[in-house]
Amino acid sequence: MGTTQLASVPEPKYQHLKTVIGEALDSDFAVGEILPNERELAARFGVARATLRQALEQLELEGRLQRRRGVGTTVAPPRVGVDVSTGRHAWPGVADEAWQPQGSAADAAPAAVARVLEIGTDEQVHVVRRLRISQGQPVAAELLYVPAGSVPGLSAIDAPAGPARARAVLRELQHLALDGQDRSVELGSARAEDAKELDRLPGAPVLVVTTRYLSAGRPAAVSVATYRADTCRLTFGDSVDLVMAS
Amino acid sequence: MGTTQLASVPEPKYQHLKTVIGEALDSDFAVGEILPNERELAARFGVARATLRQALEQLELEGRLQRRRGVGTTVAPPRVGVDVSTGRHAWPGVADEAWQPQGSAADAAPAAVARVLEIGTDEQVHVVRRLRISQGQPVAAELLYVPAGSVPGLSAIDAPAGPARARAVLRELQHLALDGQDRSVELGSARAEDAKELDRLPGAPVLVVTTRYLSAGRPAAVSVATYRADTCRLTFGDSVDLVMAS
DNA sequence: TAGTGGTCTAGACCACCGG
DNA sequence: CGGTGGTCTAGACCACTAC
Repeated sequence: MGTTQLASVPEPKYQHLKTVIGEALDSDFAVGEILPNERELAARFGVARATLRQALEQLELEGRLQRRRGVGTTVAPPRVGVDVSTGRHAWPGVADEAWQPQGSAADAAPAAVARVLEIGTDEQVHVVRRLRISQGQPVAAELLYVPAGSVPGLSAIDAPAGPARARAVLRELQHLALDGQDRSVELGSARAEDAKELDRLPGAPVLVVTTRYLSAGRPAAVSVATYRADTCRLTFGDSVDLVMAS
Repeated sequence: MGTTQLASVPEPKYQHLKTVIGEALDSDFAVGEILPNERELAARFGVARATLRQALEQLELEGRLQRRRGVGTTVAPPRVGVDVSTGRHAWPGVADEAWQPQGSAADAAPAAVARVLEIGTDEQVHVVRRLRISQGQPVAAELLYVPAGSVPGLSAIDAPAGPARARAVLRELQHLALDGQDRSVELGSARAEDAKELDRLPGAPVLVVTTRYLSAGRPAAVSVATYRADTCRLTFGDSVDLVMAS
């Protein structure tokens, strides 16, 4: 039969779709514009909706699309550059316009946190919850863990578990000398609680920034900040205007 | 009718699965151990394979699982801490044990790169390709773009487009004074070319680290490094042993 | 060749948003 | 309420790996 092999390496359909749609986004659509719905698009490309969705998922992962249930799929604006360089964080500030204290409570340290803080799992930690707002949109949810033993003044705090209490804990932190800090970034998926505040579905991809604050040679606090991976670009230098298409 | 609302917020099945399997990984499996295959697992949990896969996908995204076609699904080791702090990078080194030069070629600058380098789209750039190895595994693929105008000596390089040429370009770079650099991290998906070198499928999630090197107040080079998001944790401090379960 | 994960289909129903 | 994206099913076939 001698069938000539036309496509020697048949690229998956969803990957080809991704390329085609991606190019269409560049040329035929404006930021914020609504795409045809998924059933319509799938029919137009002659594929099943699941296949079409696989392509859209990746484009959303890359920050090129934004999908909202009950609304539709829109063309996403370029990712927001969010400064996470040290110095700005220094100590977590009390009066930081970008970070909005949500509340605080005392609890036993989760195992993973206890390990990083080099304390026992049963030791008490103050947990401060903050939300980072950038350009009117929530971009990150943070949990700051401060061991009760880190700062003496902490035990005297008696504000109810709200923003006021959170601010009080942050204020106490300033009394400590900050030797240094180290930081790591990794990919994660949003816990239900964080997803809600970030206006995403649970499991949405997030960049987890873990910062350990050192005082007197020992970890004095740990911050776990989860940034929306779809809309954020973490920047570490002085140029927030650095833009790259992935 | 007064129907009592039993499950007010019915959690999606795949999310519950993820929790159940995740807990099983902690208690019943050792690192490297092979899980039952997907059809078996789906049957065991009484769900369709697609649903089971949705749970496995997220666990893989979080670095808890590793799936390889034709082989199976294994329990992943904790993520590797990869140091990307400034200073170690300084200039991209010629003799850096972690970074392995692959090759180099001259070409017109891609649009996105030209924008960051503040040059014209038609200007020539030297593209150096490197691979970062950590603990025997490739963890990152890098493209380093150096405008032909940045370093005079570049035009004299006549080595064939291989590792030797790459080293020559890197060597020339050392002649420039390095004023500073800025960096950003964002989520992306692996291009086919990078995926191959990272031993992943195209579209796999990666952390894209873009570094701009400044010399004489102008961008002298740009590096775009794509790190495997499933196996890597990018670290910026001096403590590589910082481990957090997401 | 047997068994694995990867892709794809053609449906169905659900949760959510807006008018 | 109608329309959107999100979840789920029960299949099928393909690409790859290891034996």
